[in-house]
Amino acid sequence: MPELPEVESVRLGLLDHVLSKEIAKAETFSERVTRRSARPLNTLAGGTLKAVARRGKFLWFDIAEPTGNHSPLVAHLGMSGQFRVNCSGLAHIHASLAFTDGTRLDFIDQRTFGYLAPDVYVPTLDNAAAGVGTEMPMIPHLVSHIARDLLDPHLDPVALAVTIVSKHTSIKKVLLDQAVISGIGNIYADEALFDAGIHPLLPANSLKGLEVSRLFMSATNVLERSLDAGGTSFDSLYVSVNGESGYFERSLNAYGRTGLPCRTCGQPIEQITVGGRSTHFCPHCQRRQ
DNA sequence: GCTAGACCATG
DNA sequence: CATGGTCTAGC
Repeated sequence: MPELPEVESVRLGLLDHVLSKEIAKAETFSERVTRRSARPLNTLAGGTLKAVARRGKFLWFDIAEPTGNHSPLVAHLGMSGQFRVNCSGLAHIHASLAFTDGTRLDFIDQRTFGYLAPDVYVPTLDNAAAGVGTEMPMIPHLVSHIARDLLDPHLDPVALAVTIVSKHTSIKKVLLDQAVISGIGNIYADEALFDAGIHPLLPANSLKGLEVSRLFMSATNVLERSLDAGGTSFDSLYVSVNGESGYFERSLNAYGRTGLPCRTCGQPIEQITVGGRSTHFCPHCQRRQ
């Protein structure tokens, strides 16, 4: 379940393996992997990979075509997507980019929620760089509806706070809304709310300014801590993150700890459903109201 | 504008 | 049969 920290680890790993390489051949082995794309992957042949950028959980490769035009190749890992270099014989390889230097980048995805999509650039709304890893104020069309994430230097925290407080739904749902704030998935949403001491069912529009800034701080810390951990456990042989393994090494305080004692107060962690998602919280440290 | 369903493979 | 991220369709 790659969320922002995992996707950023993948981006950093990809830099070593694909930067300034030229695509000799791009092929797909299942139609589904390019379902979000208007054109087939093999149209990328001849392009050179100039950058690997990220916003939230979305990645894109900036590709310079032989004509000099730049266009993005968008990649979303879904729940189980991985990139690997020169992997052969593994199951669930849905696509691969072969480079002129003889190396190959393979896209593997067991649950097939992920995808690759050659796309077009559109200008960013604020004319600032589109995300981490790029200076271009241009964003792939498929990513243009995704909000900036908490680790984006061009995030406007005041505007974000205003948006959050305008929502008439639970704060947990708002945290998961990628059009409001990106990069946070079910696991880090629970962790951020626990850290901030905020009940997941609290209406977003009932939060005080102080609570919103505390939540920003908590969520940012949770993402950064995880990014540090992911960076160290990252295996550079594979440009990938094993979707599940990383979480076992991380110290989770709420997610998946149903019935276990809260690490702060000892009360059992409760599990409820919010917006169809399993939600874990401490009934004492995260009081309603 | 917000919610519920669809899409998948695995345990 | 629940899970999880995102898009789509519905109210």
